[in-house]
Amino acid sequence: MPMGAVQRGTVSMPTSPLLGHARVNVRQEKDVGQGGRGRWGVLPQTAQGFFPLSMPEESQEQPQTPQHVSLFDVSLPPGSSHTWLSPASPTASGAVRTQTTTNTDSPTIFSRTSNSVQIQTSSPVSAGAGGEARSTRSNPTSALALGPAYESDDLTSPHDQMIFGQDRGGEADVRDEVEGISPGGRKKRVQVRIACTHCQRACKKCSNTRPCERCVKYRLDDCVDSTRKPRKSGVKRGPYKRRASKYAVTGEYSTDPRPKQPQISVPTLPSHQGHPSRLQAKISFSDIAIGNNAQQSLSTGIISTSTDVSRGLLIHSHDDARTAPQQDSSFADAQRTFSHRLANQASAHAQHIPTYPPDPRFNINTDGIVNTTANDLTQALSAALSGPRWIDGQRLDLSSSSSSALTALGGEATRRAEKRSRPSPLYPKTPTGHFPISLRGDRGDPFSRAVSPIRQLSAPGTTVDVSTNLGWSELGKNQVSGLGGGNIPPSGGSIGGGTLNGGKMSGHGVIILGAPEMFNGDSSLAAQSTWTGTLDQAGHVASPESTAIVTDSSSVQQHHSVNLSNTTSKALFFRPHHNVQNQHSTQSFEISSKIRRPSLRTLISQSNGSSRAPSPVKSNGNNGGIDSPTLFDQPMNLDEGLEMVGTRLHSWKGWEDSAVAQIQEESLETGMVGQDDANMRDSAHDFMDGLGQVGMDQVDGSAPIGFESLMGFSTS
DNA sequence: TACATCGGATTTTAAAAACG
DNA sequence: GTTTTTAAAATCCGATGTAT
Ligand SMILES: [Zn+2]
Ligand SMILES: [Zn+2]
Repeated sequence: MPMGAVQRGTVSMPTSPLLGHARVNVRQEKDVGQGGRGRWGVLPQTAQGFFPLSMPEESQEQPQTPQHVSLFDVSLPPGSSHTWLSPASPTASGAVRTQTTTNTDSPTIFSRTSNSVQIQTSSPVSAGAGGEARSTRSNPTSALALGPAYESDDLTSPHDQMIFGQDRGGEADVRDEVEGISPGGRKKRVQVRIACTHCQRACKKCSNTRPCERCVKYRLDDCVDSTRKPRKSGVKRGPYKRRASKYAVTGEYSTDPRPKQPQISVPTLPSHQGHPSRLQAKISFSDIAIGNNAQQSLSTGIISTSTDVSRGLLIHSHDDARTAPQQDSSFADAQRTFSHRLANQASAHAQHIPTYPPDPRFNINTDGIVNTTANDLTQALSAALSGPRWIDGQRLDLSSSSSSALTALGGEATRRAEKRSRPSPLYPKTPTGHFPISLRGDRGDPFSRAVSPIRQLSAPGTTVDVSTNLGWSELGKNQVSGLGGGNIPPSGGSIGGGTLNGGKMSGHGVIILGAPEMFNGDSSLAAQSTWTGTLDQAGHVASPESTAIVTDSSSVQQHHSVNLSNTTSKALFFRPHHNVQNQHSTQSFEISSKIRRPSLRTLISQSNGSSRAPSPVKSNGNNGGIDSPTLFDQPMNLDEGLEMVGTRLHSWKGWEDSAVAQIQEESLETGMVGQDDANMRDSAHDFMDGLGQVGMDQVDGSAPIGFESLMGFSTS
């Protein structure tokens, strides 16, 4: 919407093949009744549809260069002449006359005299004194009857013309080459780069002059350029149609001795832009026996050839870049004809057509190892959640419910849509059905198992406020066993019987504790309510060898903080309002008493990239470092109930059968489509909530810790 | 008939993706 | 860094309403 203008009409055109196709169908009906503003292929049905009543100056001074130059482009031999029949002017009662000269009573005409097209304009039919040139309302029916006229057998309808062009080896629609003239015989609409504010508001044609023509005409002041709203950025789009690469897969040489019919990747009928005659075909030859003449004709015709690309044959045709996968029966017929002829000219060999949509891309190093970063995964997931979906090679637009888009068409459109769902060699079926494993972090999600909920709470050197973050710490000299072992003050005995009510011990220097309740009711601990360690005036640990245990927060609150820098001990665990055993440490960890798996989605979520504790890293044990508290180095035993996942993947029925509607329904059901990310929660978020740390600042007052650092991703 | 308004077709433009 | 693909944003056609 132009800034400052009222929104109305189309906001954006869907480029989904499905939707595009649907809309064409719908409009075709409408156009019959209302007169033609259809796309190419739908013939303009009013005189104006073909012949603009006035020729805007821009069209003369800055002709539009066609964006896509067709291989079909062929110059018309000098001497040949083309004349289009002009529709009668609306006042001429439907009489049809051949226009070859300027006629003041006629609208614009196009005539071809040599290999160029001359565009002649004449005075608008009803351009009375003043007023913008606009149509007299014409009778749609008679307008339809007029339609586009082509001279004798030179051209038939645009549609046939396309087929013709192929059959004739590339003699394409010459008009297509003429700048600004569309295949339907209609002049390409020319727009100014930016309209003035007046014209913009009025939705009327502006000019490049200032004041613009319209403002001059209506004596409007302050004719100034409007401003364009900056396009929003950061919107992920998902994979693009893979473009033809020089190194594109040109088919490994087939070892299959059986002769194969060459397969043409089916060019498609343009849905809304472009033109059939822009169909292009590229063929690579090498060991294909083909006569010089044939090659010659091919290379000068519709097909560009080369002989150096590959063994085997690649027939890779594609239409205008903007067209989308669609099929039309008559067009498909033409394609079959086309491919058949090619088949007769060149014995076919192996060919390979890259699949579409493209496969995910990965960074693959020289060892063939796939490097997938968290960012890669994030992007992939983002695209999967918000980007377009591909169903059997059809790109579905999520912004408008694809399933309803299908059903809303009704009748003919639906039938066509169903027809299109036929499998094609280019567009493999999309497997459907319930995916046999969960990716949501719950039971059955194998991915989430790689990460421990234990996290490093803060980076070395940070100062932790003990007064509000009490907890346990432990000197890690010995393998902790039951929190006894002489390491635990005050008595060196066990605490809570050594098992800490579900707390766990592991590795040197790491203390993992369970719920705070573990000390409740433990008389021996409760008695130790005084701090026996030494803190300096600032609350820092002054006596590294001291140990202390406190069983309630009040006894510790007088000590403000523990400086974790420049110490050599192994670990510190603390948790708000829990008991603390203070220990100088360079590392600190915390763990939930309840271990839950984060979902894959959480694992790959984007971090804010700052103020994160570094990811835990497993040391080699020789440098005095501390082993990662993650479970990466632990055996990945499948949970009970997960053992069969692998088997289920292989035997998944969905690989075989397919039902587009089903997968659509399922994706809607599971909320994996179109759901606001911010509202998606999973077990990992709950887990963090349980810790009381989610969304909160770190205990040292720095920015919140991202899930990524918690989960072991370090993107720095 | 002039012109305001509207729906939406068509074009332009630039961000994202692909490529080299 | 360059090219191509996409889709947001803009232009403005042509139908329609309405005041004159
Ligand atoms: Zn203007
Ligand atoms: Zn102006």
